[in-house]
Amino acid sequence: MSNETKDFYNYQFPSSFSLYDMMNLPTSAPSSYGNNGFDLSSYSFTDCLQSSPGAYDSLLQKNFGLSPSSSEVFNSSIDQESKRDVSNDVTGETPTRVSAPSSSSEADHPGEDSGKSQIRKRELAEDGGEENQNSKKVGKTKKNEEKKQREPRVSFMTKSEVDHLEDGYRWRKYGQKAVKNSPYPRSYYRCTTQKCNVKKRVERSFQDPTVVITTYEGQHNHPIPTNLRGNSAAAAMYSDFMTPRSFTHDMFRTAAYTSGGSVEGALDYGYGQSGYGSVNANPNSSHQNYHQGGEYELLKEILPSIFFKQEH
DNA sequence: CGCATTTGACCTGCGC
DNA sequence: GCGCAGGTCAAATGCG
Repeated sequence: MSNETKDFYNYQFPSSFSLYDMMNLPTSAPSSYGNNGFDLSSYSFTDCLQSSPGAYDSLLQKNFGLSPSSSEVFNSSIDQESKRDVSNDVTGETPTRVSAPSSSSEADHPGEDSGKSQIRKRELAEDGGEENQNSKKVGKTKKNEEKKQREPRVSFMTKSEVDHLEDGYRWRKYGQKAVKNSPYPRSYYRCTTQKCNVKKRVERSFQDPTVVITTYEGQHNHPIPTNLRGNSAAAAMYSDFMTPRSFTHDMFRTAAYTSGGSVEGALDYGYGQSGYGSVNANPNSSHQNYHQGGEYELLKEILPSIFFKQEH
């Protein structure tokens, strides 16, 4: 198979390049979106990904010269690929995707696994023993139920020096596994907020070690933590980009801070909140350099950092 | 001391 | 049925 990697390292982004263009939206705002046009404060990047397949086709054609087929970059159903999602992102055999959620298909193990695990833990706590038989039975029955509630997944490839990109939320690492055919391990994180079962996987592409693949699963049901220290850098970033009008900004957040599902939180709950002590806050990361470069510099720096692959 | 990380064991699904 | 790979658990350990 011949895979073609489409990167944006050398792409010249026009200064007028905006989300409007991306989404092929009318410059005159729909009334429902407020006075200033498209209201990103209520329309997250994730929403975009999930709701406008056609828009991305035209975006890609218009701005990147990609064929509609390459819109798979944005629209590929992660569900069908949840199996491949794990391995192929790493092996580089599937397009990088900023994926839409899916509602069917099996094989999205994490969601059900966690569900089953939690259930199993509960069962064990109550029943004491019989863990194997019990867990299997419970798992079987619960599995079907959980299937229906599969959480959406969003994957991003981001060029970054740090593995775990700061996104404003607190994460606790709960596992790490070696990835087949890759020298780089995959790390598993869970949102530390109670009752928020958002998870994310972070791994480094073995094809390009400078690329970090982040996959979010689920959506946060809470605001970005505000009462913690240590994330002043991220807080400053959010504050500086309060007006998400351009694709530049959005993709910046996406690439460097919110990376997908978390955009929900960033957009819905606002920016500029005080920082918090994320375990992954890294004020010395290259992202700060992006910030210092100004908006257009951000565009040039961040956007090219996201790779898209086209599968033939 | 509390919380986060590490890491080996375990579970599950899938392909052969 | 077996082996493999992905995903999760949880005790041990580290760190501020």
